[in-house]
Amino acid sequence: MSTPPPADPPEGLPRLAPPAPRPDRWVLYIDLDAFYVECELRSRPELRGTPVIVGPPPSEGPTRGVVLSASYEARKFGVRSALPATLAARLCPSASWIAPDFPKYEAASREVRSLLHHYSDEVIPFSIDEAAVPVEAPNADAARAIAERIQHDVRTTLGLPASIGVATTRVIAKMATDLAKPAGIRVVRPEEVAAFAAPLPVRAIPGVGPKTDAILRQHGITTIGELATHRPGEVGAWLGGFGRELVALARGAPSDAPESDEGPRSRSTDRTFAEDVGTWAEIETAIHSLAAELAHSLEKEGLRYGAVGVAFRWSDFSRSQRSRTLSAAQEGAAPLGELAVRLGRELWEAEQSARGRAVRTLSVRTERLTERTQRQVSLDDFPPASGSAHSAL
DNA sequence: TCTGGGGTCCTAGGACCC
DNA sequence: TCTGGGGTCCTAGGACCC
Repeated sequence: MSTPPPADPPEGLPRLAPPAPRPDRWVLYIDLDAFYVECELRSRPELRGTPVIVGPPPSEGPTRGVVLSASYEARKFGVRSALPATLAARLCPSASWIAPDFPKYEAASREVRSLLHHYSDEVIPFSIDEAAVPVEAPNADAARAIAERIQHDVRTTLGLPASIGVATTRVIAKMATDLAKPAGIRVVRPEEVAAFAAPLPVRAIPGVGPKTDAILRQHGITTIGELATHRPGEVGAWLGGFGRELVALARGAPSDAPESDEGPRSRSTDRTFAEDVGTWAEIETAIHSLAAELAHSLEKEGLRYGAVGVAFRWSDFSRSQRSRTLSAAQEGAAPLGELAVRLGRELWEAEQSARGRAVRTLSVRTERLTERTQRQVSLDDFPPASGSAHSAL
């Protein structure tokens, strides 16, 4: 009664194609549209349909800050994320400005993730406003139906618009999402991947930024379809391992890198001075206060650090950094501040004997984070011996 | 126009060890 | 005399993402 298993190809013959992804496994990539703005509109519905910008309000004086999020009405004026706020104010004088409220956005992001858990055991967050959700569905139409339910659910129960890309790999699902914006759904079947990608600029591939784009352009490549006509080894020679992956993707066989381990790898905090700083005393003071801030937030997260780094952004916007690994994980502000000041001093003195640029932005970073699962044993862990002067107060 | 504040991953050279 | 080869850790820098 039992059917024989399908015959393997004879020894020595190459497989005709790489193993196909399981046809019932789909990835839904959810991207919340104009996320910070939409979070604000939940409590300011009267602003809906008007230009709204989340960022440092120009009414509070000149700033070196940038736009964090712009409503689609504001985008019509050329306003977009990362645009200097002063310029955005000039492009779109009628915009309503709202100062960012990150705890509010974090809370909304958690609401969305917990809703997504109704649809999949696995919710892979990629940023505050993006997450991938693997689901099982017998075919593309069934996968689309799940995406429609999620989109409807997020809008009606949380009041947030989302765009969703659907594919059998994460990277194609993400690229599909970008084309679905705003508030759309885009499905790419596995056999459509190469045709879907071919007309898109190489810049549409996650991980291809201005530098990679320029290198490819030098070789006459602007679209993903053109990329597909080159040999992996050729593109690999220009771009390393990443170049080979790009060709595989262009030919319809993207490889999804495994998700990184859970838990943060680093934590940092930085400060851009209102005006560039050229004295060590000012820098030292700022390093101490950043270190204290960072130590406090690590404490709240229950994390220890195994390495410390300091980075300067100079007045010409270039960066230098120095880091040091500790012999053992530490916690608290004192060791962090001490080492950060030492590293900062090294950077500063090297710069003084070289070019003498002033500091625009100062950043203090901790790396090699580990959970503080057990407390350091301290004297307080032992009850005072009777008659001891040690007081519990 | 003059560029924030977070993060992640990759590469490459030197130190060090066997 | 003529100096291997491999593995891992550390550090600095670069590119990219939201």
